[in-house]
Amino acid sequence: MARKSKPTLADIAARTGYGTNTVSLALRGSTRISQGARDAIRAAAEALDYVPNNHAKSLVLQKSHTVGMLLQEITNPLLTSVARALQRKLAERGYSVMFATNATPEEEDRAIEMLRSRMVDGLLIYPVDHSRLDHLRRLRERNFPIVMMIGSEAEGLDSVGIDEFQGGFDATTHLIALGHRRIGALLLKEKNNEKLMGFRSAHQMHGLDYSETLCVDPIEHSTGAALRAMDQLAARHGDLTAVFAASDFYAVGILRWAHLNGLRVPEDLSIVGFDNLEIGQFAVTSITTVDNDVLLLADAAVARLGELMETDGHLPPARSKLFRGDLIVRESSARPAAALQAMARARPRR
Amino acid sequence: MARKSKPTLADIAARTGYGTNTVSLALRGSTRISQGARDAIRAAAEALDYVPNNHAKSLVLQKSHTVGMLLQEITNPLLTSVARALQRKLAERGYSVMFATNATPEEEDRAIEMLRSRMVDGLLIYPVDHSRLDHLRRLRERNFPIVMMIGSEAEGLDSVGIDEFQGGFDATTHLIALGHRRIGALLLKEKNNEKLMGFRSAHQMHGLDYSETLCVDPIEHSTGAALRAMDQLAARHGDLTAVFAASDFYAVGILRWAHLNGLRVPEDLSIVGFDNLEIGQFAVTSITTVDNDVLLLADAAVARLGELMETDGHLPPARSKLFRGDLIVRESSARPAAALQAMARARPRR
DNA sequence: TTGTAAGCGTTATCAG
DNA sequence: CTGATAACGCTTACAA
Repeated sequence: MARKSKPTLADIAARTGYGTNTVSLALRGSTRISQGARDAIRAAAEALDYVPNNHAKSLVLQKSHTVGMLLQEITNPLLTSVARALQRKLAERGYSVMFATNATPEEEDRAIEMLRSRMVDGLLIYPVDHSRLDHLRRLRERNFPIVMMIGSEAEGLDSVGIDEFQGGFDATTHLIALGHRRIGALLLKEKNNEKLMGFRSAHQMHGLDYSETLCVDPIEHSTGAALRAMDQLAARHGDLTAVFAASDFYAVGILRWAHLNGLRVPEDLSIVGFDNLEIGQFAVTSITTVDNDVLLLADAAVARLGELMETDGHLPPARSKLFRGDLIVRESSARPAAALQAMARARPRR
Repeated sequence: MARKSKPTLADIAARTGYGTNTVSLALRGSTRISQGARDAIRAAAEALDYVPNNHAKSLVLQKSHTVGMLLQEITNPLLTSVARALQRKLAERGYSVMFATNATPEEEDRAIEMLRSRMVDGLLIYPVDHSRLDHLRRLRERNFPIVMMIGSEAEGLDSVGIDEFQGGFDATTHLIALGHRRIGALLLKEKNNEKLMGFRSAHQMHGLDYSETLCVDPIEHSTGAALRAMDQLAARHGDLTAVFAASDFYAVGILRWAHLNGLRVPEDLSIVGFDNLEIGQFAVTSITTVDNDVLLLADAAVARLGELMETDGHLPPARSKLFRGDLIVRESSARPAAALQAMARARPRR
C-alpha cells in the first residue's frame, strides 16, 4: 500500500489513460478538458492522495509563492503576534512562509543565503542591527523585494513599523506633562535607536536636563534584565520618579523591582512601556504604554511586499510607512507625589 | 547590471568556459576537479552572486532538507521559544523551516497540504485538537515523518513534550501538601486534557473531593481570559484557597484578579502555574510553576524527527518521549492562612 | 479535446 | 580531470 515516493502527474496519467499534460490542465480546472476527463482525473488524484510538487512548479514558473521571514532572536511576544499575523495575511494571498532567526549579523547573512537558495520571492525581516543594512540594500538593488519591520526610515529600503521616535517622544512627554523632572530609560543603546532619540528630544523640547547616564541598556530583551538595569539606574540617579521602558517586558520587570525595593507604582515611581503587550495590560499594576497595532502592521507590510513582488523589472523607489502608536494611559503612570523622598529612602537590594 | 533572473550554473559555465557539470562539482568542492578550475569557478560564482537553486536540487535529490512547523494560534511565549530552539537545532543539521499556523482543524488540514506540496521532509506540529489525530496517523502510515510537540502519548504517533499529566498531578499535590483543601483550576476543558486528569488524580489520590465545577475553561489562551474565568470560579466556590493554572500567563492574570479583589497572594490565595515563563518568574509575586525545558524538548524533537527522516522504507514504530517538568516553588504558593475568611469577604467586581 | 516536445536548474551516470 | 546526456515533476507552446 505504502507507495515508495509520492504520486506524480504521470501516475495519475497512467491510471486514467490520459497524458500528463491533460492531467495537469484538468487538475487546474481548465475548461479545455472535457467534464468527464476532469472528473475522472480529479477522482484519481484524490484516490492517490496526490499533492502537486511545488518545487517543480516553481522551477518552471520562476516563482515560488514563498516569502522568507527573518526574525530576531528576542523573546518578545510581540514578534510572535506579528509573525502569525504576517503568515496569515500571506496565506490569504497564496504565499507560504519560510522562517529563520537572526541572532547575529553572521547568522543573518547565512539565513538570507538559505532563503535565497530556497527561492523565496521576497523577504520580511527584523534586521539584527539597524545600522548595518548595506547587505539588504545590495539585494534590493538587484530587485529582490524586501520589507523591514522596523519603526524608522532607512535610505533605500522599505520599512513598516510603529514610529519609534514619535513613540519615545510621546511616552516621555506624557511623563514630563505629569510633572516628572527626573526620568530614567531602559533601552538598547545601539546606534540609531529612535526611541532613545525621541526620549532625548522630549527632554530638549521641554527644557529638561538630559544626560547619557539616564539611559541604561538591559542588553538582553528580558524581564530579568530589566531588574538588573534598574539597580544600575537607581544607583546612578537617586532622584528618579519615572522610567520609560522600551518594552512592556521591561516595564513588568520594573514593577517587580519596585516591589522588591519597597516602592509603590505609580505613587513612588511611574512607568511607561512600549508595545502594548497583553501582559502589561493585566499586570498587577496595569502598564501605560505605546500601542503597536499588529494587524495594521502586518497588513501594511504584506501589502507593500506584494507590490514589490508583483513588479517585474526594476523595483519602485523605497518607501517607509510609519504608524503613530497611540499612547495608552493606564495605572502605572501618575503625577509624582512623595516620590523624591521615597526614592531617597530606597536602597536597591538583590 | 541588474540581471533579469538569477544566475545559474550555466551562467558560470559560460563565463568560465567549463561545462555546467564541472561547475556543479567544483562548487561542491569535489576533488575530481582541478584546483585551478575550482578557484576560477568559485571566483565566478562569487562575482555573479550565485546562489544554488534548491528547488532544482531537491527535485533531483528527492529531498528538500526542509521541515514543516505547524504552530497553534495561541499567544504563548513558550511557543516562540520552542519554535526558535527548533529552528536553530534544525539549522545545525542543515534543515530549513517552513512555518504555518493552525487555528482550526480545517486550517490545519490546509496547512499540511501546503507543507506537503512544498515537499517538506518531515513535520513538527502542535496539533490543534489532541483528540483528532487521525489525519496525522494516516500520513505517518504512508511513511511521512511527524513529531508532535505535546505532553501526552498518542497511539501510533511520535510525540515529545513535558508530561502534562504528571505536571498537573505534581502542581496539585504541592498545593494539597501545603494544606489547601479547596483548589480551583483554570484549564482547557478539551477531551484528553492531561493536566486536568493530573489535577483530578491528585484529588483522588489524596482523598479530596473533586467536582467538575472546580475547573473553568478560559477558552482563550490569554491573561485577560484568566480574569474572567476567575470571576466565574470565585462565584461558584467561595471557599477557594488556591488555583492551579494551566499556564503562567493565566497565573499572572490571577495575580491581577487577586489584586483587584483585595486578595493577597499567597496569604489569601495560592497560585501554581505551568511552563515556567520568564514573565512568571519576575511577576510582582513570583509564580510557582512547572518547568518546561525548551532546549531539552527541541533537542529531543529534532533528534527523533531526524531519525524518522533518515529512515527509508518503513518508519519505525511510534514512540513518545515525555519529560517530567520540575516543580519550581516561588512566592505565589504557601500554606493557606486566614484564607477562608478572606475569600468569603471578597466580592468579584468588574 | 487531447497528445507531444521542450525546458526550468540541478545532480548522477557514464564516457572520453 | 572534464563533458554529454538523462532525469526529477511540472507547465506551456504547438500539433493533431
